[in-house]
Amino acid sequence: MARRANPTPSTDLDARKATILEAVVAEHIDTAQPVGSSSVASNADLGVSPATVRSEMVSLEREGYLAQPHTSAGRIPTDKGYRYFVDHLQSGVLGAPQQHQLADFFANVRGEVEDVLEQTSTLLSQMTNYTAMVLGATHAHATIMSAQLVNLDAHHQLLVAVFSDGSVIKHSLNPVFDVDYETCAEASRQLNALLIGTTLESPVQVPSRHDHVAQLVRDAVATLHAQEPTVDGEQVFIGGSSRVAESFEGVETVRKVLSILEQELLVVGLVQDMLSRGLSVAIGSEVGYEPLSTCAVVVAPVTIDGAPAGAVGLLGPTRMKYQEAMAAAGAVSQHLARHFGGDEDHDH
Amino acid sequence: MARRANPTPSTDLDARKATILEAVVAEHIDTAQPVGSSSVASNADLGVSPATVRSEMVSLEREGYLAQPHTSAGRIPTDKGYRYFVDHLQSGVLGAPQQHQLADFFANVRGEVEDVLEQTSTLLSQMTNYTAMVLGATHAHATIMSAQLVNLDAHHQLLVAVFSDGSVIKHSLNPVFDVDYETCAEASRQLNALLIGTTLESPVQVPSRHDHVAQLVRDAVATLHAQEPTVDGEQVFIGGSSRVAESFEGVETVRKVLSILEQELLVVGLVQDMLSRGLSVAIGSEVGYEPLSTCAVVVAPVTIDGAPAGAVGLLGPTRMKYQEAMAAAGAVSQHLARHFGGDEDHDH
DNA sequence: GGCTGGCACTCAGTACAATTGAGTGCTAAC
DNA sequence: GTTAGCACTCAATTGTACTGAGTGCCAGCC
Repeated sequence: MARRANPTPSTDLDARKATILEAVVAEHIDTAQPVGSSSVASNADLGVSPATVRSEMVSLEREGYLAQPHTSAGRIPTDKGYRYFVDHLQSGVLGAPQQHQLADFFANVRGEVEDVLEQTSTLLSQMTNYTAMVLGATHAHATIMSAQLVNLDAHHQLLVAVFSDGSVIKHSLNPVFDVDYETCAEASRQLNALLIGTTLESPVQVPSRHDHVAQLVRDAVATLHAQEPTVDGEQVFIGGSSRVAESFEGVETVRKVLSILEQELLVVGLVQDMLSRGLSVAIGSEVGYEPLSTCAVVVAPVTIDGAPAGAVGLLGPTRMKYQEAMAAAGAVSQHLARHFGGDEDHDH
Repeated sequence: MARRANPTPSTDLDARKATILEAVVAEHIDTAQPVGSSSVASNADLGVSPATVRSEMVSLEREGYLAQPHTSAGRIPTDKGYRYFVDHLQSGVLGAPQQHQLADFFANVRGEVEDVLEQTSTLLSQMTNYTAMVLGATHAHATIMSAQLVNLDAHHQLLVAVFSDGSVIKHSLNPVFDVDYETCAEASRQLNALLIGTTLESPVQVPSRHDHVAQLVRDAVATLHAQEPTVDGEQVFIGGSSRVAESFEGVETVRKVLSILEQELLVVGLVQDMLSRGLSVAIGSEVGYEPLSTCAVVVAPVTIDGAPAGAVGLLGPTRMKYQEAMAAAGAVSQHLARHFGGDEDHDH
């Protein structure tokens, strides 16, 4: 199934060139070494001599699909070469043992959403040997089931909101005036009446009075609604960041990649950006962050009832095993969707 | 201030040997190279020739403080050598710019406890160039300010408990029987009456009736109390894991260390173990995990009103800058204690 | 007795040349 | 259009010699 969402639509190559390109990419992914004409000639079974392959490779290099580290070496794929390869990849299927592993995991996993996502990221990383990213759904569309104001002391209140998807937000308020137990309880009561059943996106009619209760309520609602526009609502779980050390050579690259992974907002942005561009694979420069120019990222959205509910992703070197990675990410995203979506038959 | 809590009390060395050992350690920390007799003779100002230094070094090597990578190289410290060095280190003071940075940070930081701790870990890591660990307090001693049961649907309830320290725990219940709104609300009311003002350690008199409300209440209390014994209550924030790539050479080491850092429970265990052994520095094998045998860990407890409230730590190579690291960890732990402890004059 | 200068010795690291071999580009013949 | 043949390139490997930092030991000195 050719996926054709690439930004620079690669002019289609004739059959032989395509075969050669794919052979080069496949072998380089496997061996991490430059690939020579002779091994292509023998492995890819076009009945053709190395010399012929060579002249085709020259042409592939001219067109920007391949590159040569130095004159007397084989070819390695460029980002464009990988892109062609990925676009013309038929989607693979997950190996049976991995399918079992997945099924097992989701059959037995318990606990809060966060824990499940966290563990999923570890699992996905173990399955693929790449670093895994799991984005939790934003609660933009979940309705509020409870909103409560807890009086910690005279000028510290904690706003705790519970959503229909089981997520909980807390936020502290520090009003300038003193708040006694009664005021807080009354504000809490009003908040509940005001917010239950709404989403973070619904407009809410806040009281315009000037008493302390009304001020508290206004403050709480504002805090809550202010939360959404920032990407803050998204949770990211990163599993197997130690894989970075295996995937890349050169301390400096490892450091750069790790330090990107530390910035969770950046990771969220990256994945969401890919999703919004309709990309399921970003290769090298396509990723959009210079320090990640030797990386490839595979993402798969998680969709529940047609609505986006998160995503899973994998980060590896450009010479990553795309087929496996895409299969794994896809399978995990489906399992997640089923796990959290068809929650009706949840504990069978 | 000699710190003498080391497990194998090092027999004291005579003044000259001590000076030499310290010079070797200091220089090796600085240069990462084996240190030769001549540079010690010229840098440490004991008016003595390299030859004399050499014979002392032989004896230091015999006693296990130094080691030689190969015959014709200088000496590097063993774990025991570092231990002696650390034990005889006078506690340093933080540099003025760093003190300012810290003061600035804590003067301006806002937001939830978790956010502050998270940011603190990043800050500490930036200050030292090592990986920082910040352990959040357990809420074992905080009293419950609110306990609420939210009815997500007929057999999914969410237990949300708010503690006096502003932390929130959530946990889902999946009773086998159907729960309607009223039952849930009643259980919630009873829970509140039962739990408010208690800590997770206080015994609680649960209702022994057999109706659904009582069952829910029992279930909720059990879930809540079951939580503590696991280290689950501790939160860890790890900042600057990318520093690992700089601190160690050898991909394999980097991978091992990173994969340890991924296991948060393990990190918590490690730090708490050190604290309980009264250690503020663990060197190499003292750390207690084989994969960390080339690491050193510096910890400083955070104490609020005399009670342990968390800890901060730094992880680096055995040749880490102990004085700086200890000073930074100490300063940060004190700032944290002041920030969360003397909360009275909080927003000045 | 402790310190030191002198000396022979060791050995990682470096530098350099020679060799190897994988792989290329080109061309002439099929 | 394909291919065999060939000269060429150049990273990687091997071998050799050299350097120099550092050692251990010892005889003489204070």
